[in-house]
Amino acid sequence: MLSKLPTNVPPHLSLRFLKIYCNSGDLQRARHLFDQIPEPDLRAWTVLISGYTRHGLLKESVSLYASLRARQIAPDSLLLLSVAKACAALGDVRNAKELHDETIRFGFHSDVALGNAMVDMFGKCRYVDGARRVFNGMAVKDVVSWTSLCSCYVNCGLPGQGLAAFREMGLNGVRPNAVTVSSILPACSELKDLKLGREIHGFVLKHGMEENVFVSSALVNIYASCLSIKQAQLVFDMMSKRDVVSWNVLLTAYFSNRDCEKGVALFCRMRREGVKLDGASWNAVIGGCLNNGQTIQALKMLGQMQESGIKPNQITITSLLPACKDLESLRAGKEVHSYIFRTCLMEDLATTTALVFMYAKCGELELSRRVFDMMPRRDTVAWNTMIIANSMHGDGEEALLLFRKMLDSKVKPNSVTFTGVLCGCSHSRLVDEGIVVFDSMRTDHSIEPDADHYSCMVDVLSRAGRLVEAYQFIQRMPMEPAPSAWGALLGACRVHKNVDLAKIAANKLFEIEPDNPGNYVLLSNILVTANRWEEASETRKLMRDRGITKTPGCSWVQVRNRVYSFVSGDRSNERSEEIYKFMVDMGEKMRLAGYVPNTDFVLQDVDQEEKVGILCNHSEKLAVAFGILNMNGESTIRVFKNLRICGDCHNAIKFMAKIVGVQIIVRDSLRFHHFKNGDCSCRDFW
DNA sequence: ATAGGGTTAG
Repeated sequence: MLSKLPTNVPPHLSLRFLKIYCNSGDLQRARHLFDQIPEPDLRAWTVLISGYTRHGLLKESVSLYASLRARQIAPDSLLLLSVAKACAALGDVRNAKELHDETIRFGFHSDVALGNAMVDMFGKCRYVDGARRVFNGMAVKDVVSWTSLCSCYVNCGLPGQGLAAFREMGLNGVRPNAVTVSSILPACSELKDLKLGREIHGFVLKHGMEENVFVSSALVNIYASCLSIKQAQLVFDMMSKRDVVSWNVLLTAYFSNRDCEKGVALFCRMRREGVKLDGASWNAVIGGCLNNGQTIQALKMLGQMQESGIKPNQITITSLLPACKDLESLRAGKEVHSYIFRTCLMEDLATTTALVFMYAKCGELELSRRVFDMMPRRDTVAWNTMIIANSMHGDGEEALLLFRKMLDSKVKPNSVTFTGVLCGCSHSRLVDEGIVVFDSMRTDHSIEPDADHYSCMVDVLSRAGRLVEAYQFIQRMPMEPAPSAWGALLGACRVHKNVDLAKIAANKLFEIEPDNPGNYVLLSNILVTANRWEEASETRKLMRDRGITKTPGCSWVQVRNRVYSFVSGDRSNERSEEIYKFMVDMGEKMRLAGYVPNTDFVLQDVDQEEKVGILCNHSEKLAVAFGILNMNGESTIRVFKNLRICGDCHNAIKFMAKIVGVQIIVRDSLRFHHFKNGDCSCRDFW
């Protein structure tokens, strides 16, 4: 290939050829020619560098600029503009700062175009303060300067400040253009500021901007997110020309409106009408189906996407991964992991974060940690995810440790961080630590605790048995307590056997979430354990009268790529005979090892012997037994249960894990339990 | 020189 390059372009034509090669995207040829020019002048450098920038070879562009400077050549504003674009697209703030220094060094501080490019560049590097500082320092500001500032705020997740800058712009007598409008409308969508959106719509019509496809697509979007899909559709139908983005806006609107069928129908229409679909169209339909529970349809679309020659990108993957959350998806999740690895998507923060969470949800905390440790960079969401993962698995100490490391590495915590840390504290009996963290929210981090944080604190106190304190804490809350606050108290009343507080909490829950069967069942169980049969049956009656039925307990276990489910007393499995025989043998070994059945967990009013029998029927025990019977060299058995694990089962599984010499991981409705060597990771504190 | 759509944590 290289041998065919014209090696003898006459010197007076080399610049012209350089331009031709750069414009056609043949940078290799351009570079080859450039290297043959004995003393390339500034024009030649500029042509090559902007060629690199334009074709996305950003690092080359920046490093080429460095070699130009190493030769003591002074840049002009045109060249700096091109490098600024490269720095903006790279998003690396260090490069950006260095380039900004260069513009000062070479005396371009009053160049409006370059100033605008600096604002834009810092904005794209998410360096908001830098962008504002450059903007403030500009002696002359035009509509582009203001627009760049607005989009900096909007794209850095500060829509409020974006709107403020937009208003400031108006006060300064600068009239927005179509670019300004399309930059600021997303902020209106995000803040649900329909009033301003409508004003802008009026302005658009008055100035004939509705022909601009960027503007009208942004209008469709704001109507979809603030008003209704119907209004959005109306604006869409009025558009004189549409491109793929306009269609994608509407497509996304249908799915976020939970109308999966219409979304898919619109997607089919797009294909029929020959809209040139791009990756975002596919991502919208795949993500939309997944978010509406249509996993099969989503996978079908994923296949078609690949057939059509568009590769799943980091966004496809990050919307796909959260769907891998149960036993049967771990294998799929691992496949996605290897795809990410093969296609070099490990660099992407959102993707790796989703991967970390996927493993945690599938019960693989160790894999989750390994991915997290390999991340080159971690933002707030990444740290939060790892903290939450450990909390879910009941490792509050690790969650706290991660929280401290997060603060040490200067990543700012947000309100989710505290929900995660406090949840970890509650599962690991870290009461004093929890209180310190909760208090630090206001004092050290200026984050006002919300109802969820208060619920976590109720959980911290009540799990530790400090029920009265927890109750007082609820009463002192500055907002209406969420069901989770009373739920935490009620759950702990069962463990710590406090009937009076249980009744208070349950009655509150019967008011605020009357349709949740769990509350009735829990109170009834507490009353049965306290031998208050009459009150227990009253609770059952209340439940019946309200037409609420108990959610049946169900457990799942995976054996050789198939998931088997069990309900209490299940005999539908083809190996049921064996399972029950195994339970009898195992029961014998367990008793020898010191296991005593705890019939407090049997709620039927039957004699002792029958109670022991009923305990053996629990779905989680059956699932574990089936898992053990089918072991084939694995060291871990994973069982998921839809409700909370039963206390007797929790004890029994500890014995089973020890006797068989295997690790058993059970995910119940609240968290993960890791049983190993006769102990559970929750240290019986659940 | 500036622009619209698809993504991750509770």
